Amino acid sequence: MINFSQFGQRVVTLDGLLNNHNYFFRKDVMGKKTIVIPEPVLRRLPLYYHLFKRLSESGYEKISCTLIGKELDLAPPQIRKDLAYTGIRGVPKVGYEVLELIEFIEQFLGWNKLDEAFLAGTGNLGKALLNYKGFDKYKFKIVAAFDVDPALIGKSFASIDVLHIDKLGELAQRMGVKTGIITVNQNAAQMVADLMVAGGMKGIWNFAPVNLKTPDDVIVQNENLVSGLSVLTKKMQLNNRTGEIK
Amino acid sequence: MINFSQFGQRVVTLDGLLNNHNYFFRKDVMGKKTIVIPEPVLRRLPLYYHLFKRLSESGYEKISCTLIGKELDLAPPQIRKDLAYTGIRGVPKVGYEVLELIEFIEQFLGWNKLDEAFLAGTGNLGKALLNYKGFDKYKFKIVAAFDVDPALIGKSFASIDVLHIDKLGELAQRMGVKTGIITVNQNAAQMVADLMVAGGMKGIWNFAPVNLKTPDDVIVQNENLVSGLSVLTKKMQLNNRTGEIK
DNA sequence: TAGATTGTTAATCGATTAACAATC
DNA sequence: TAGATTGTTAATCGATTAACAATC
Repeated sequence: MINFSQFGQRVVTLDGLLNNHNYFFRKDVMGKKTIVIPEPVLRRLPLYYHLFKRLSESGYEKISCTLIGKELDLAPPQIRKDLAYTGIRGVPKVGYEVLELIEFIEQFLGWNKLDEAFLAGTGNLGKALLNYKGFDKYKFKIVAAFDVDPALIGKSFASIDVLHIDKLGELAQRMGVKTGIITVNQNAAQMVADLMVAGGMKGIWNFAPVNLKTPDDVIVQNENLVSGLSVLTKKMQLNNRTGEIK
Repeated sequence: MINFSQFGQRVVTLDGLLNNHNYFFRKDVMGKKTIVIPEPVLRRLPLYYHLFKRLSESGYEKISCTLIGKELDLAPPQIRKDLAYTGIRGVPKVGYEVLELIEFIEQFLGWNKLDEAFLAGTGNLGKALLNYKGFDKYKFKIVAAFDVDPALIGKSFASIDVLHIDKLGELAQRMGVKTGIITVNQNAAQMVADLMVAGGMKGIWNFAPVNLKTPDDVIVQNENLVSGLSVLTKKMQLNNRTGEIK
């Protein structure tokens, strides 16, 4: 086993980094141990992280699932399972160490090493992401932006230069940038995705409301504000209506 | 039954608007018929909508679930169930009418009447949302912005004025604005939410990574870009690792 | 008509929740 | 120690998928 990292006296192995808890592993077709991390867990981990950061700043050193549950409106057993994915172990009757939780989540989500990305499409949404400072905390950095509009090429936003989209593929390859962000309109999205794939990119964060066709080894994460908005407005409607009809 | 709207010869009643399909209804405690729309369905409806819009622009008039499934990578029975929630009915062997689909989704999600909102917190993310033109299509409109920073108050972005947060509650009440957007930092988020609730707002679109405490009749929709990012980066890691370890 | 597609029920799958022994 | 909390298995719940009769 490979020594991957150390926290105090605990040795975290590569397996351990994936997970210390045997019940998460499943045998795949080849009889090999594999692990699949449920997406809901990955989505909740950042929420825990933010809470722990705030707790840590307020001087908290230990925290139990009961308390976390009160704060985030989650059931304690679910929290235990979620946190277990990071490989952390708590102490019965005591709980978890806040600093350790923070470290384990950072490690687990890869927030300990810089992740560089290209962004394609410097419209409103694109510019917003370029100007957004919040990504620093997660070692996520947009290093170049791309567009086709001559009026935008040559400009820069938040000191990130806008280049012509034709240069994306070659630059990605040369700089080894593996993550692409798509903020172009829906008609151009597939074309841009193709350029990214051709440039050897392995992950696409897609803000266009289209289902991108990509090879199996390219991960696509779709983001769509309108989905969230429609959940909100529909729930408000239904809330209202029950009041009206009764 | 109340006549709510008409599409051609079909009369859509209030019940029909909720749903035409009896198997979606469940008897609640009082023996009354109620319906709960699963959140995944609400999140997918906008994706269908965008596809239908594009199809309609390309001249398509009819579409089957088989085709929709190919385009969006979804299983046909799931698509049928999802669309059924809007109350639309298809024709066996033929499929659905694209224009009708568009109308039913707009109607179902309430995109046919203007929904006004206030935004609190004109930092990077807030400004991005103010400048974002995409909401027009869904009849969603930010009509005023709020902050505490004297340097920002009095300014305007995309011709939306920034006012002092103290005015939020009273204005919300006077203008009857029921939807609030929170783009302040995590420490101020709960305070702002309290102001919104006090102003009679019934829906909060929350971009701060905090679990807001609100009364039961206030809907909170949490939005967190970092959740999406962590799903993407973790999946990329795991993809990579299987390649490495083999 | 024959074949494709819908509407709807039943079966499956996966995530959440409940239960409880182990532990500090 | 006693009681609270963890780690882990089992039960439940809800969403997705499969199956198939009805239909144009």
